[in-house]
Amino acid sequence: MISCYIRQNRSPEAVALYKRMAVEGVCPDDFTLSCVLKAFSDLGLVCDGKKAHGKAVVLGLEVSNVFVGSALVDMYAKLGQMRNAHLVVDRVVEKDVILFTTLVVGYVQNGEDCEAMKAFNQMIKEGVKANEYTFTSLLVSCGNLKHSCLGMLIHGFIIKCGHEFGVSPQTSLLTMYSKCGMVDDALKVFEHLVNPNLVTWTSLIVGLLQNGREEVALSKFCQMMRSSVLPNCFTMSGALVACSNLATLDQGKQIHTIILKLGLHLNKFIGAALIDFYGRCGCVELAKLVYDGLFARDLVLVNTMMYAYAQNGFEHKTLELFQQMNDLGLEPNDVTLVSVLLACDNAGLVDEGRRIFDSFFGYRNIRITKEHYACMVDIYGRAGRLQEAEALINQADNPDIVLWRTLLSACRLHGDITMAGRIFNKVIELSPKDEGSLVLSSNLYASKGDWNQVICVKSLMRENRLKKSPAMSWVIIGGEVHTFMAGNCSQPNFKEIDCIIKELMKKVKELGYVPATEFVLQNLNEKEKERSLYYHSEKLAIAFSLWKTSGKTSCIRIYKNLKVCGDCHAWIKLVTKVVGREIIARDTKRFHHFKDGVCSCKDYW
DNA sequence: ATAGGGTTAG
Repeated sequence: MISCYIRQNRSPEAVALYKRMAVEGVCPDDFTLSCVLKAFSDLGLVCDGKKAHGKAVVLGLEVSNVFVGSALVDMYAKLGQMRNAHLVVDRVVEKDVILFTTLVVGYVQNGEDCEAMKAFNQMIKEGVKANEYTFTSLLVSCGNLKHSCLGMLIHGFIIKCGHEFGVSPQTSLLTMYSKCGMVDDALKVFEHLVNPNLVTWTSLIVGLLQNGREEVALSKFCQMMRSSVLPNCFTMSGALVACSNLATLDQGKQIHTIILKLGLHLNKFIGAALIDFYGRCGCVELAKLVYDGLFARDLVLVNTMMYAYAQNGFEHKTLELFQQMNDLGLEPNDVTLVSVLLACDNAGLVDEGRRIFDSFFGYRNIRITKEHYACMVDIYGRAGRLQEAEALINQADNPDIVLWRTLLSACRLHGDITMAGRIFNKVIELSPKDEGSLVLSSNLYASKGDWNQVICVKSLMRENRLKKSPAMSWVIIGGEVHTFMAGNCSQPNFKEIDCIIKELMKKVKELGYVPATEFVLQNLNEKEKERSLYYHSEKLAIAFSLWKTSGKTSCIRIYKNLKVCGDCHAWIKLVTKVVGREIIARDTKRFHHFKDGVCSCKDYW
């Protein structure tokens, strides 16, 4: 009866029945114990579990019966008590492969990967042969430790032992390879599999995401949907992450539809992924809609919503949620601080940001990381308080290249060539091939007209074979991605685009637009500079979208791989007035929502 | 004749 309850996941009833045995004077035996122990770990009943362990000791079953021993090890592992689990293993007289595997699995699931390897070693030393279960679990640790050597060794074992077609070990292999960054090997493992199951497909999709292969991940997702395997929460959150990273709104909405059809929308992992996705696509309203539809308010959901607000120009909403956390009974964590600091950064709330930053040192369970320092440096830097930014970096222990580069970008923004020179030397010392820093310096000198220094930096880049990534904008229309690069007159439809730009130029000039030639960082005369601004990639993308979607009222979304330039920013604001449409631009760091001549960033970015 | 232990995903 107890075993039936366990098999049907009815642990409370199993425990109740077990307790009734004692009352009625029936003594449990090895079958009873090996079965019921699972219920204790399932319900987190540490005391009852230990009492049952005591009973096993009294009956002599702890050492003599490997079934009871394994069940005890599993129980302690699931309760997070690996010390007790290992002690039981050592006491069992006739150890077998399941006993050791349970121990290995326990260490793996408690994140103690090195201990898992040691347990495996102990097993081999005691002459117990591993089987596919053991390999399957051990491979997880190989992946976590990025120990591809051992992983490949186990791959060999698996082939030798004839488990080549077992789905679980193959899935673990696949995961191991993708965690070790060997995503092509992961794909190879997958191609050889005859019957991939749900876990296999999901592992593959997630593995591809972790290696920056979003497009392949999505095509595998479609392939899976066409096969007879039904996706679950794990799969769907993976598919959403792919769309988030690519910021492909339409595709993500399709995924959202599938989620609704499958009834998975109330799951909190899915919820968080949806909020994040809509946030990263610039749709705060939709993110909020998902958020409001979820009953459980856990920390991750609130953090995600806060981040969605912070990157979309609703900084006060982020701070509002931060205030509310206390009332919701939630303790902020390190991720909360990132969102709050980003909000302060985008809103220019320097002192507020510093006050909160300092207050987080008071929380004992939060680790202040370099990422937080980088946010704070950016807050000072963008506000022009460069001295304080530098002081803060010196306060961090072991400041890394990211912190210095952040300060350097502030120097560039505020034209502080003196400080930039000093920081530049530090950066070169730390990491001489940091492309970002070199580009920043080159642009700063160019903006000051110091062409000798520009040549200096550029030749340094050439020596190191570094190339500035060219500015690019793209739009997605009807599921197709259209990419634009500045000044490219030879692209398809250039005539139509040019025509629209000229028309727009005339109208925005009437509204007071003056080409801001100081944003052109090439050594050209005024006329040439103006022409160069004319064909910036964001302008081409917007003109193209207007041409392709003329007559429609929906907003235009453009994406950029760099920050929007100051001239284009002013230009786009006026264009929204001229055409009466909303334009949303995503750059590397945040969104700009342009509407009726103003931008959500309030011109601070 | 009837009962018991361990795998893979965010």
